[in-house]
Amino acid sequence: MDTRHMRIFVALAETLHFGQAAARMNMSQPPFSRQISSIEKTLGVRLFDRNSRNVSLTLAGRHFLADCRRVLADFDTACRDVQLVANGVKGELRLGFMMHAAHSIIPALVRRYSEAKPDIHLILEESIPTDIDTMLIEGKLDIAVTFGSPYAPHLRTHRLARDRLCLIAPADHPLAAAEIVGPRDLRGEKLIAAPASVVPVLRAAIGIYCAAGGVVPHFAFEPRLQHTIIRLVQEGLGVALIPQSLCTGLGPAVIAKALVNAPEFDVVLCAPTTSRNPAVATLFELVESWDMGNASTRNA
Amino acid sequence: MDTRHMRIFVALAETLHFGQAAARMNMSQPPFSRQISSIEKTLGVRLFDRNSRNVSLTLAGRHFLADCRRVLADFDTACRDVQLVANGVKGELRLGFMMHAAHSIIPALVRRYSEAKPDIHLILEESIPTDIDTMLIEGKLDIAVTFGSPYAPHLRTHRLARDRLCLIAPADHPLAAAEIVGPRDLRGEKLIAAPASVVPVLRAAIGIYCAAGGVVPHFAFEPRLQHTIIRLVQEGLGVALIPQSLCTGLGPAVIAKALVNAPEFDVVLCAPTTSRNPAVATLFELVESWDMGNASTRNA
DNA sequence: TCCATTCGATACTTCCTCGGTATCAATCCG
DNA sequence: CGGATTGATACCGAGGAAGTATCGAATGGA
Repeated sequence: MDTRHMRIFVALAETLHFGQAAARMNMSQPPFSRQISSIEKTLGVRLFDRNSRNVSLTLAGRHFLADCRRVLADFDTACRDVQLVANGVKGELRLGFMMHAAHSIIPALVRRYSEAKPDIHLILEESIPTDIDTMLIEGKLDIAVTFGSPYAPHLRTHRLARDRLCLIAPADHPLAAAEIVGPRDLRGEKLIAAPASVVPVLRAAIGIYCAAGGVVPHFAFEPRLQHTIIRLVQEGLGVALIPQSLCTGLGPAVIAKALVNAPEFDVVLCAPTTSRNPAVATLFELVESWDMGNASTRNA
Repeated sequence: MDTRHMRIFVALAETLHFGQAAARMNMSQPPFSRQISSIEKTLGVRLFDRNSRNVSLTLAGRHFLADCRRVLADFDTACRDVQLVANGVKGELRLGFMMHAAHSIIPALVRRYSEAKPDIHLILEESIPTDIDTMLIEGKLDIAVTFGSPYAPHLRTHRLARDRLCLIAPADHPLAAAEIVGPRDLRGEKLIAAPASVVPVLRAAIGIYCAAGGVVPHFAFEPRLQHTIIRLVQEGLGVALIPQSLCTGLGPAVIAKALVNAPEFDVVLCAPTTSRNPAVATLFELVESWDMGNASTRNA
């Protein structure tokens, strides 16, 4: 028994006529008749009552017809689905992203992608940039939104936005009144920043910025989350350099100031070049076509 | 694509080794390899990543594996179920029965049969004897419990019980005090009985019994249901001849009396000899083995 | 009542598919 | 560097499946 036998059986069960059923199966009547008796012989079950004038289903045949229809439908969808998965229109995509992106890029990205590929189940993994990198390498993520690294040949990357650091300080801090803020102004300030093990790109940018003014930064606190940093600044415990995209809704206790020659960095979509998930390519296609439509409006 | 291809695919997906998978399919490696590439070519989807040393599933392959397992399981159960239906261990059985049987025979019959054939769905149809006869002929019922007719060559019948008529009368009725009741005692009585169109066997029995005493029966009321008959007798509206099996729990207002030469009749299980439902035979087998076990205890 | 038509079953032939054997190519291990 | 393992390829032979021709039974109309 295989699915062809089932289709032959269904054809006869639906027409109750050997000749017409054979025609539907694109074969002539004699081999069709043989196949029917072969099916009945293999199953050991009489599926049709037939004299030389009439054909009708037995009770067992009626039950079998219902089963066959269901099995054949499942069979066909399985064969179709595997192609959809291979073409990236079906399946699942494990998307990692850092906290920053959750507020600026991820919501729109997820919405647009879900609309474009409704049959791809998006699995969202919020994490810190270093973990995202390792999860991409280990294959625990298919694709991620994170900071762009200067050199990452094993990753296919696409810039989603360009962000820059700005200073936030308590409203009553001396720097809050300064006209412009440069690296030298950070001398002696208690800095608050996430540790390098969490966001190496940001830490490196802060370090380079300070060094440009000949300043050795003094990190008073090193919480992991940017929101914790903002809270600590609100409490007057220091100043911080954070991405501009996070400088909204800070409240009255904190002011944000642009920096002279502010360090810039990319927020990118990236995935291993070795990725075997076809859905990865479709997400890249989406963000690329997205840029195409409104190239200038997407910078932070 | 057919199920054999799916089994070949599953074999390789589970072993990830062409040689072992081929052995599991009882074939040698070269044709097995050919089948795999044939499958991939037909679907147009690469299911395995393989270099000459390692085999691994692609993402599409993983999805397809899950689908194939489900489809194959459904396929196999469909092929098995059709045999079960043909052998009468699975399917459905439309069992008709008259009201009388609902109190004496049906409960035990249903319980025993459900235990013996748990995969047969019993559809119970309570009806009146004449309707049961026509529904059996029209194929709306597979089998029924009803009164035995003297001549019914188109039906396979098996006697389940032998019942007899007895008299019920209001407790204050003169006949309630009689020592024995015979047909002559019914002269002038208001009889209550179901019409011949509902239970021809009972009406015929009553008519013959009265005729034996030279009495022309006077039917005061002709309700369809035996319980209505009993209620009317309770209200003092007449007397009735009803099956002995119904003479339990009549209440204090009614007394039941045995009749001299009481008319007897069979309660039978019957099905059309032309029935195509294999479950019919299994129910006959059950009641026959049932009699075998306790032949003497089953008479009413 | 008889003949024509319809429909499913059977006999025989042909062809194609599928599996087996032998072999090759690439990779891994000692 | 050589043997062993593993998958791919080439070729051959057998079995099965489809097609053609035909038969037999049943129905319906003249």
